[in-house]
Amino acid sequence: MQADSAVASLGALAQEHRLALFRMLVQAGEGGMAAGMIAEKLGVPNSSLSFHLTQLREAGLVLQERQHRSIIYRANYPAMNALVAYLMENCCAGAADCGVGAACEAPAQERKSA
Amino acid sequence: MQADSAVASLGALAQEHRLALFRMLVQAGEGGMAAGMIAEKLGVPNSSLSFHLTQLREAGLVLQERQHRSIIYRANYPAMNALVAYLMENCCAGAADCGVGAACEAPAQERKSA
DNA sequence: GCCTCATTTCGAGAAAACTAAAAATGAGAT
DNA sequence: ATCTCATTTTTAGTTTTCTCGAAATGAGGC
Repeated sequence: MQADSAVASLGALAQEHRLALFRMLVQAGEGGMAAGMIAEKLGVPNSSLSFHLTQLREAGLVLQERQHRSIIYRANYPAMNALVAYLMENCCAGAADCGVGAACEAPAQERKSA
Repeated sequence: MQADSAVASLGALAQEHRLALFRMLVQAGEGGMAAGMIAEKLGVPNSSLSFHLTQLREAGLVLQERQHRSIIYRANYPAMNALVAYLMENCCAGAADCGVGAACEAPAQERKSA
């Protein structure tokens, strides 16, 4: 993960509707959700939602796929995991525990463009 | 963690200089770094850096403390962990594994023993 | 008590992001 | 081939963010 793609991902998530949208997809699992359904659940106009979906897609956080008449979006879990790993890389100057939970870990072995 | 504080945290991280700064502090550990040292390492004017530090502090991602003439900043690890947990909450519609790594887990309070 | 120096606040200009109606697209259905 | 409908693109206006020099602040040192 590179700095600018991390900034892009974080920027994509740093917005009320997009964060709610992404979490919805994260919780929806591999099945994903249709764009129209998302717009309805979020109470956002279609054109606005499309703008936000594009932001998330360009950041690499969601994937899209046509299914009949709808377009299904789903969370890109590897991208999410890579982002989190980037944030926590080389955490805590080598201390074993960063104070809370197990989240702060040594760098996951760098995988090629997840 | 609530939606708006997550948005605030993500927005704080969604900026080239602030992301570099936060990662620097994450890697620096509990010892932290002085504001001036950070500005120098990042190659950013003091006034700009102060703006960014304020963003991160108001988002709750960094803590500040006076030490002699300098002000020491350090990463707020619990806040970082809470943010990550919020992103991944109820991940994957109950599937055991989100496809990559170990990052995608059940909500924090029900953490399984390693 | 005054001086020094690290840091923050102020101010204004430039750039980027959000919103949403209206028009366009294009895959499926008939 | 044509129609339909879900979705995206366009467009324009509003709001927010970023930048950084100059001035102000305030804790420590002298």
